[in-house]
Amino acid sequence: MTDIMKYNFTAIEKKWQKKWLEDKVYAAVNGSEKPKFYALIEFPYPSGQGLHVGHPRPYTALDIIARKRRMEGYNVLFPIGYDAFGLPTENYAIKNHMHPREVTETNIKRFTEQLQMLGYSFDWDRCVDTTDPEYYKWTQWIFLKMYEKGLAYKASMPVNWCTSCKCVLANEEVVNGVCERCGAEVVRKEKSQWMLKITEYAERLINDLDEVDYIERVKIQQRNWIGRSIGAEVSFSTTAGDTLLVFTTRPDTLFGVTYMVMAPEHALIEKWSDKLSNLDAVREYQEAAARKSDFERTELAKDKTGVRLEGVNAINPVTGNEIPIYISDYVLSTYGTGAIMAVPGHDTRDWEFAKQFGLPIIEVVKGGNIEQEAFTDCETGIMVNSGFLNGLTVEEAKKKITEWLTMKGLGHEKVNYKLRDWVFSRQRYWGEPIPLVYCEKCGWVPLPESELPLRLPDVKSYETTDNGESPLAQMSDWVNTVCPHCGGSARRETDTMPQWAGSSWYYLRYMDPHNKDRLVGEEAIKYWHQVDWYNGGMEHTTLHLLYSRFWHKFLYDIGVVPTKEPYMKRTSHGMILGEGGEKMSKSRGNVINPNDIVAEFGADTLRLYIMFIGDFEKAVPWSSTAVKGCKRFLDRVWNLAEAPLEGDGYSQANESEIHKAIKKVSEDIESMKFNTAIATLMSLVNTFYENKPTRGDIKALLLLLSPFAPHIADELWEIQGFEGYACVQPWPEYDESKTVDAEKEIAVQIGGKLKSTVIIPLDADDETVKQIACKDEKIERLLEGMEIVKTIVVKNKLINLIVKPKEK
RNA sequence: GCCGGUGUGGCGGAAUUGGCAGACGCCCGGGACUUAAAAUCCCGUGAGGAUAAAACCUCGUACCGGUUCGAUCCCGGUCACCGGCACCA
Repeated sequence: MTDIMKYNFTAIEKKWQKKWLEDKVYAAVNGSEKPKFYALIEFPYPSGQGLHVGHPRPYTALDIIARKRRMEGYNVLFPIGYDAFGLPTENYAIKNHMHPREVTETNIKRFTEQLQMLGYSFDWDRCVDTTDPEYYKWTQWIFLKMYEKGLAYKASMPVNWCTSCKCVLANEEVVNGVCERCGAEVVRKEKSQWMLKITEYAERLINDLDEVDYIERVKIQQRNWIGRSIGAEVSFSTTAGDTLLVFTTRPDTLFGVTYMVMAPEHALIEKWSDKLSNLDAVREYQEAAARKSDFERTELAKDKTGVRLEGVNAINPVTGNEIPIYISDYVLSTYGTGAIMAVPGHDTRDWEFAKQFGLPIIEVVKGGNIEQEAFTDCETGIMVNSGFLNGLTVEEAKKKITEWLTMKGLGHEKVNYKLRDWVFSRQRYWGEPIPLVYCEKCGWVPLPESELPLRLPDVKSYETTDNGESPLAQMSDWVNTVCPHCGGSARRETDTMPQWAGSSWYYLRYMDPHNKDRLVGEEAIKYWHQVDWYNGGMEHTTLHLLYSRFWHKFLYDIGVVPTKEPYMKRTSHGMILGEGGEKMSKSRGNVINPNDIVAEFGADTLRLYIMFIGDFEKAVPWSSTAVKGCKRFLDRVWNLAEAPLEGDGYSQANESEIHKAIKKVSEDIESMKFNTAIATLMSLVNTFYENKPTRGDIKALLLLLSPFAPHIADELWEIQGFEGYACVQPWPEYDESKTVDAEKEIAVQIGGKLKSTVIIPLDADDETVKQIACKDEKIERLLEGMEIVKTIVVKNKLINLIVKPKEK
């Protein structure tokens, strides 16, 4: 045989990609009789750089799962789309004097080619694009519904302003004081912004985590981000007459309150201005605090600063003592009530402040040494110096004091969250226009539904401005309009929505992407319900994932969707790093382009390698030599399938290994242990090299291989003369009884140390095992002059003999 | 500081969660085929000792200690790295 057919992956992959697409092999069917399965990956942002080698990791993983489900008889929805609004496209367009629309179209085309090149089983007929007016019509519609229900409001407040993007950012988009996207400095800026009341859903966003199957670290991160604290709100009367309201998680320490602190921005300060004898010093401190960026405020955290409000004191409600009030920037205006009761004995920050200003420190919980540091333990301490709370534990005291406060009308139990409302406006062009107009007479007026979508004006110039206004503000033709309410002249809102808007509901559109009347048809949502398995990056845990859960819950409340949660299961992949273990980046020059790998080794090899590379959940460095190992494996598969033995059943020599492999691969895919699934397939092929496989053996191998390397599987399937596509055949089944061998090799230990191995019949009883073990040559020798004092047998695994020298 | 995670050969990583540590792959070494090379196939490959060669012995899962017949796995402590939050009262 000189003319051995080579594994020509380039031709094979093109051939099958074309066939799959033409035959719509991967089309999901709405309303099918089959059980449904909805697998989702985070749709890409179509950047100018094209597909990165990081993209295929989650995509291939869920493609494998979707393919397996399809073979198991499910009606699978595995869709793809593009999250195409956003800054990088806009910046690129400005720089190259193009329109973002044009840039987006080019990028989407490129991404589509690249994704198709990798052989993903997406249903391409359901592709969505968030920048398509037919799509963003519904993004706007949801926003209007939120406005209608009072969940969208405009408020003037200090916001995060990225100095480079010239745009506000959500709290979630600020990382270590800099912009998460561009890394530029973020400063505080007072601006009027559209806000979404995500805080109204804080409780449900935490509680409903119990009902979903997310990996634990995602749940933990979301819980921490929402940051629920249970405590009490307490009113302190003041010598000025007003009451000062505070939030505390430690009402039990009320007897230990020796002073109060207000945030420099607190509204009462203004009210008290004529009572303050040191108003100049107060004003100076307020101004200094306002000038600091968030970053500076945390940087200078070590030394506490502040100014006493001379002229106004507060009164401790339990002791009746007059206590001083300070302003300090260690108290945040945005959390709780913007003021605190200070308990220096039992709060680290209060302790530091008290030391700095020479304020009294009283011990009210015994157990620590408050001379040296604040005692903050809530578990072990006992109440002291606390009147009617003395002798109680912290837990008991909390309960008792809260009851007392409630009874006296001085306070009540209160839950607080770290989560803030979502800053929803962006001063940029390339985003969904906010469909509201401002009328002098009527105020903010929503557009009627019939006027949606409100399209972005098609203009040439949309440069950002330094004054903090959206580029849309300069387009007077578009801005000036009439009020839908009174018909008078009105101005459109010129800010646009953030990138996270379109992605907050896209999974619903996939269910019914061409519906003209609703964002998703009733039949479609009733059939598909929600996403069964969603995989995405950890970096979206407190952004997209949280936002879309919020939107979904809102849509549930207004009756658009029947489920409380959008995603039943959430998993997350690790990053792919450069060869040196560093993050892949253009500046490091260690970026791997999937196109190059596909050209050199083929898509099947790339898919296999990316899944074989390591634990799916962990970050892993790329290795260009290791890719070859996967190519070699496929070559071995190819050569093996050339001329199998006759016979459509399993060969006797391979049967047991095949059943074991089916079991192992099936289970490993479910638990996303793709690396060991592939190792199993490699071992099976190695076995086939020892025992020549039949056509039936090959068939099983091809079916197991198909989700991982679908092109070669279909090609060899065809070459072997099997009918149809391998990728939609029934998933092979295994017979449990055939996965176990009749004989087992077990370990023989003496005193816990491995000394030999013996072969025993499967499930042999302890006595039999012992007899066989003792007859082993090596063991026999070692047992000479010894007495067995104890025998431990682990069924089918090992026997451990505990011995001591025989007494004469 | 708080929360979470990880630590296993030269490298990526396995180990049915308390039972033969290092599966599978990469790298490397040897052999077969070849005029030669590549490709392919076969063999070896944790460290140290022992041996003509084996058999064999000792050590070994970041470090120290504990529980156990037996620990990569459980418990206590230490160190290192990664991720998230960070004056949230």
